[in-house]
Amino acid sequence: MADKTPPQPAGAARTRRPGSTDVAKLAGVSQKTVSRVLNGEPYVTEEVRTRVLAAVEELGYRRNNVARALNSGRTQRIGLVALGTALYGPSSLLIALERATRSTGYSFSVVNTVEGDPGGVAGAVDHLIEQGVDGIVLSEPIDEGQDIPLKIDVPVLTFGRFPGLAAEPILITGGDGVRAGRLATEHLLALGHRTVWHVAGPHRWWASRDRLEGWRQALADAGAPEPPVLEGDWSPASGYEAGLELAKNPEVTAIFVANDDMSIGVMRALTEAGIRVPDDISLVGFDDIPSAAYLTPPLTTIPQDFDTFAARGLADLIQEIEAPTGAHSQEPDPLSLQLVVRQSTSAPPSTPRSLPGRRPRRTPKK
Amino acid sequence: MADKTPPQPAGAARTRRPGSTDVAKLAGVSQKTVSRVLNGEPYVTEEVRTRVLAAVEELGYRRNNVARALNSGRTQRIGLVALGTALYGPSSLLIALERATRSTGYSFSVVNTVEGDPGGVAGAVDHLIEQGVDGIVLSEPIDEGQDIPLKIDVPVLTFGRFPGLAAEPILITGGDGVRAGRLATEHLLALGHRTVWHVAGPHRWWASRDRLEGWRQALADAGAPEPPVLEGDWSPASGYEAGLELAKNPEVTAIFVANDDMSIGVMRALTEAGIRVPDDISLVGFDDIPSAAYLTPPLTTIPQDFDTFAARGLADLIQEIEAPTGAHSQEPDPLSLQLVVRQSTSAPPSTPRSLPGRRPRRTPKK
DNA sequence: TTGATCTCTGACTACGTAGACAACATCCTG
DNA sequence: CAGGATGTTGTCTACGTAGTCAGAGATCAA
Repeated sequence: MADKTPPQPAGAARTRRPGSTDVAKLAGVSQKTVSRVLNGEPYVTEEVRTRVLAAVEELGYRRNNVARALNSGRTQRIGLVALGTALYGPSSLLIALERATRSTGYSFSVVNTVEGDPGGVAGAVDHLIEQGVDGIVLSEPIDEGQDIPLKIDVPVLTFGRFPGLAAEPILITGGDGVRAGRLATEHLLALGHRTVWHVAGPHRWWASRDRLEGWRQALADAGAPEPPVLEGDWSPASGYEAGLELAKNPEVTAIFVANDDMSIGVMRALTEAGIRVPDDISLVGFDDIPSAAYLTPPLTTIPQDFDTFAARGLADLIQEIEAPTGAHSQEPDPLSLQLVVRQSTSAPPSTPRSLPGRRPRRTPKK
Repeated sequence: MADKTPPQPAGAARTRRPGSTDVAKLAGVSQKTVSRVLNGEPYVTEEVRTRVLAAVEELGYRRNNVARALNSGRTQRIGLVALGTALYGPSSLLIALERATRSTGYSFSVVNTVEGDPGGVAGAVDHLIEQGVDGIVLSEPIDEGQDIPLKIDVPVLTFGRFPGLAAEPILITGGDGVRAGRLATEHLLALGHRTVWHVAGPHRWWASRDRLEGWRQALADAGAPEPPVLEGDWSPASGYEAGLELAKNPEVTAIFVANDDMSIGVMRALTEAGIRVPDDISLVGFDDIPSAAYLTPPLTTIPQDFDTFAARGLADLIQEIEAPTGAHSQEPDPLSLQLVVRQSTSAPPSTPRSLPGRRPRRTPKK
């Protein structure tokens, strides 16, 4: 065992990190014993233990999880496939997931897919599997137009249903978007509105479809006519566009908007048209973004409990990783669904609005 | 070399993934040759190449980056230490970073620290290093009250200056918060306001301090008096609180708020007090969140170009990872800084407001 | 005393990949 | 046709950790 010192590169030589072997040498024990100490295994003398720990301290040793992972086949890492957007929902979910992960000893790798990139999800998943993640989270179910033919050999967690995903051990969590859509719509109908209009999110998102479906069901149940659906892209700008349309139509008295950001755009468009919220038109949003309570008027909306979803879903996922029980999917949790009533909803006006918006206002600069 | 089949566990046996050895066996070549094909190394016959690729396909082989990393000492992963918040700035930065990473072949691990947790950053960094990341990004510089005594042996990238961080190869990117603060303040002064009030972010954030400093400089340069600073926590709620205070003071005619979310809260408080924006009070925000253009009134603010910062910073980081050149920090980029003027700012009112807010309004529900 | 059990420690090895180097075939140059 | 350059493939090994098993010493019961 000759100690060979490989030729140091001339430049800034980043010294090799000490390994358990180095610690062992310094402590005068075998590498395996160091491993034992570090993993708290039994059958180590107190004296040896302290000697090893001292050596660890002296060398500034840090255990190498890469080698560990190679050996055990477990990386203790979970991969998250997200959409590269700063939208409130996805962002919050990411945060919540990370927070939920902290205590479990797992860490997180994030890969974003560009929306619209066909096969983007499959590519992202491939990437993660090559990285050796122990489980995968698909946070934003999107209909990519074709089934996702994934050869995934790790458990998968999705938020909300994800038809078209062909993966075996699959877990589902998240709120019941359909019920949420119903709740919002029923609230408006109960206030006396003849019907409720809907500004939906992108049709490719299953979350949009769920809320849309809930809205449909509520209208059908109430025997209310179903107006045409306007579709946005979650952004305030798209809400604004939809709002311009809706402002033209004097029949509109109530709108369920699929998220709060679009609601802001809708409100702006209505305001510019001289339409008052909620006096002329009532508005219900979705998400309960932090600023929802501070808009003018404060927005009635439906909060999503990301922390709960994340914690529950992650617990299931980790359970499945550590003790595979085969596919057991979980129904959305019907609890914790409620409307936060603020000031953007009221009974419909007694008289219909006059057609061309009076008091025209300035338009916002881009 | 007897083929030993280890005893399969009775339950759901997750079959071992094929390795390059299995591919080699199937293709009738050596493992090394498989490696060559996969890495596009020269000196492989076209015929062998196709045979290997066929075997790869047949077995559904995926390269194991863990083993690869162990061998090379490089994980091709970058660790991000973030704060567990869904704030627009940090979220956008995260997204931007991930987006910038995609093309580089690197992936991303995220660890959040709980704000206020002393040593949280150090702990997060330790965790990442154990995971074997090749570089670290500290996205939100916070003053933890004590220096961060990090033994980091990988390059570090921070967004904005990060005093108190003791790490060697350190890179800095991000916008010039001081100049941005000046810009906002000067805009308001130029409109004729006697002075400008400031609602700052948390003092622990260096970003807050930078904007604060810029505001101070602008006031000093103009010989304007420096009013007391109100401090929020970036949330609309905290902005609302600050707004309530400011609404009481008839001297206030212009406010620079350190982010758009707080601006929304401030605007709400002013509106409730019957104060008009911008007629009575002018407001400048920071960030240019997507809804800023759709508030009432549309908010004048300063966008942050996260994509550019992220791309530039990441490029530097990766450069430093792959070809260490020693510490070379970079000054914030003075370019790309501009005010988006919308409708929340105007000249000050000619007559001071009467003291007690007329037209009192309802308060928003929690 | 003998052996059985328990405690502690170390030697050896696998994990999957890629680098170093060797072996061999082929082709070219003079 | 010798000598060298070039192309193609394989063997062996390291990377850092933890699992397996064996061995040494101590303790205890029969």
